[in-house]
Amino acid sequence: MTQLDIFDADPLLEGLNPQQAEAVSYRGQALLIVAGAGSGKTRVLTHRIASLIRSREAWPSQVLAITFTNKAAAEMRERAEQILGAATEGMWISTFHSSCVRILRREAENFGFTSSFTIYDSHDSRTLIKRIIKDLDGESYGCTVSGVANKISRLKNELADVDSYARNINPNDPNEVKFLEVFREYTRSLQSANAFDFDDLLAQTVFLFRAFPHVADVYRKKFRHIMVDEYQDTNHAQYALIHELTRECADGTPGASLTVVGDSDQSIYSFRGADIRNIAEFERDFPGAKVILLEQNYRSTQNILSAANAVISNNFDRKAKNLWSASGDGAKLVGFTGYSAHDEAQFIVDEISALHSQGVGYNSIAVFYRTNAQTRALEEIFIRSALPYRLVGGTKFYERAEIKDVICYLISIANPADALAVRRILNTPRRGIGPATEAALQLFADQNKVSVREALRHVDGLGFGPKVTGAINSLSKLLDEAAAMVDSGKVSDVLAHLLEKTGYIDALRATRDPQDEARAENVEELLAVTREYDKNNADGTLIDFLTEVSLVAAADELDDASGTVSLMTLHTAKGLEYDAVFLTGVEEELLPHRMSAGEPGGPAEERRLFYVGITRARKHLYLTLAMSRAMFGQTNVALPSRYLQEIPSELLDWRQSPEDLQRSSLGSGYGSRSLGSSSSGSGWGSSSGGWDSLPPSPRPKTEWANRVTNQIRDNGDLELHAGDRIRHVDFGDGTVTDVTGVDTKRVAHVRFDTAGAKKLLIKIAPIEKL
DNA sequence: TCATAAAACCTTTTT
DNA sequence: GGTTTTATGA
Repeated sequence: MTQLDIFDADPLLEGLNPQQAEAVSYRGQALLIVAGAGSGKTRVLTHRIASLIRSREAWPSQVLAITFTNKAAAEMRERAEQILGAATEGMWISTFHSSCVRILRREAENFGFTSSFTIYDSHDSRTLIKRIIKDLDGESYGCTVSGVANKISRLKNELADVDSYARNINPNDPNEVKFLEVFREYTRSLQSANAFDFDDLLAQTVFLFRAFPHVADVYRKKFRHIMVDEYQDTNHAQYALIHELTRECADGTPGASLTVVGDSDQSIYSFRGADIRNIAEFERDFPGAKVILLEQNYRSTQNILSAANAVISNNFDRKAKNLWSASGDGAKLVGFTGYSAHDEAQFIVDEISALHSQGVGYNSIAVFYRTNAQTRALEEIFIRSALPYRLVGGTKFYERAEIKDVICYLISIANPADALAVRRILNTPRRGIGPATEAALQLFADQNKVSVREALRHVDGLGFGPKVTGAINSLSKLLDEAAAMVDSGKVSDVLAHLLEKTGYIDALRATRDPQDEARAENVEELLAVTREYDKNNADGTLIDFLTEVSLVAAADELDDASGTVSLMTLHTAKGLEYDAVFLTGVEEELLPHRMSAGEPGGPAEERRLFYVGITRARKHLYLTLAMSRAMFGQTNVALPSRYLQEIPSELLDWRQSPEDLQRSSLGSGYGSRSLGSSSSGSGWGSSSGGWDSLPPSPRPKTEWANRVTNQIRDNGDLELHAGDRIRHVDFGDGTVTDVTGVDTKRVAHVRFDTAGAKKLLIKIAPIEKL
């Protein structure tokens, strides 16, 4: 049989294009699949796995597939099951972090941890770092919580531990010495709490493999076929982990085969240590590696792809790649400029309603934004319009204080060494144990080299008052009771017992704060979650439950059948796709975000983020912005994003362009204001390119900058007072009800005769006093 | 110790 | 605008 015959005969290759088919069939040590957005990489990966199993080249247990989110893992497992049925059992399909937890739980005893270790999220890490900085007087040496947290995270991602870092510091710089001291104490605290932070999960697994080659060999022999998705967003620790796993064993067993999939144009996590070089230098790292390019896009219309290609081509340090589609031009992109974020949101809501009446389901529509703060205006309008929506990510359920409180009870039982958890529940709900008592308990624990949990048992001799002593004793007794239930009982039983005995929910309901009722409901929701967990995981342990809770990602919460519009950040949107996408806040300072301007590679990464957003859309893509945006409760003038003019004008249909607003604001001299496609020849969307490569300042403003910035309507110091009558270009006549703010930030609250109540920025609103 | 009030920070993006 | 830290008094 020739190779072609095999292709023809294999149903797994049916319907695949030649590149995809080759990516499924290629056999070799190392394979890099450069997969453009929407090029069917998940399909290729699952078919590749299926092909390995079907041909008996691998047992399911020999496959390790790493995805970016738990949801992507579940989806891949599901798709593989559709092909292979039960044969997927025993495969490891999960995220880097989940895989590492699984390995660490098995091997923790090798290096001073126990299998019941807890996982600290970034919030927990910060709490601990804050405490340490305070104890060691780090403030006097320039240690800030976020500074230290970021630095430690960066070091761990680079696989530096305390001792290796200590060798490289300048011992004469007191600030560096103090940071080292904090870092050392942080590491010590984690160890004594039997806890790992997020970065540890990766780094400690690498350390484990390096320190115990025979342990590493166990996993090297087990995993013969390793696949890594979203490889462009791996950091150094993840890269090193893959290297360790694909290494040759001590007994000469050859390294596993490695397949990575990625697209450097979609690398958007460098702030988290992702190193684009991992994918750029793959061929050098794995000599003899095969590279396959997938450029045909099966997701979007050609118009959307052309816009995406035009935008990303402005990043100069990339390998040329052109996505193409066979599915026709499709609709033009739609642009809209609102007066305010609320105006922008109103357009989105109206447009979604229109789409919905045309038969587009709510769950195939998504709204993206750069920062979480943008959700406020969107939510207000969505609620007012009774449009079903869901925030993906947002303030996450498991990060709410009341949920963390309750989780810490469970942690205190599962991992009594965890001082952070025990100290959190000491006085929640209130039982009269204050900071002084807490500190005394910690001191006793430190002096006697026991855990805080253990200190609670020896409280009688510590000289606390009878009330405090009694409270601690009963808490300790309760924890013992609950711990006794863990082995036999279900997670929900343990939690129910704890909630009942602590009266946590009742304490919430007893307060006058109206939000506490919602908090009580959240806790009840958590109880429901544990019941659900018990039902679905007959032999799931408390530790397993806590692990799952620690590692949920924003995109994991997505419910495909929810029938709601999804709202999420551009980062969360990666890997997802929708029929209709609204990309909001396409403004300077927001997209690209102002914080990115100073960072090396920042502007290019922002452009990739915009590119990721564009390529999520199948059929309809809307780009929206606002002329003014509230930030920190203050309203500021916003400028259109530079990216807008990187999109060829013939692809973009402005319902209301920034110029339309200027023109109407100025009121005369620019001809009549026309809705519809008004931007032709205006410079909007015409490609002038090369922003990142502009020299520092000689040509500070290009065409549009002049047009827009210099033509912002300026009403000067127009005086308005409650009771004044005004006329607005769009909203007609109305009465001013109130004026707030000062100076250029003055806002008029106006009740329009026909358009209802609006807030307008007096300085720039297209209004005149009657 | 705790409740309320004033004040100070804040916003990138997240496993 | 909203959260979180600090000040103040009961």
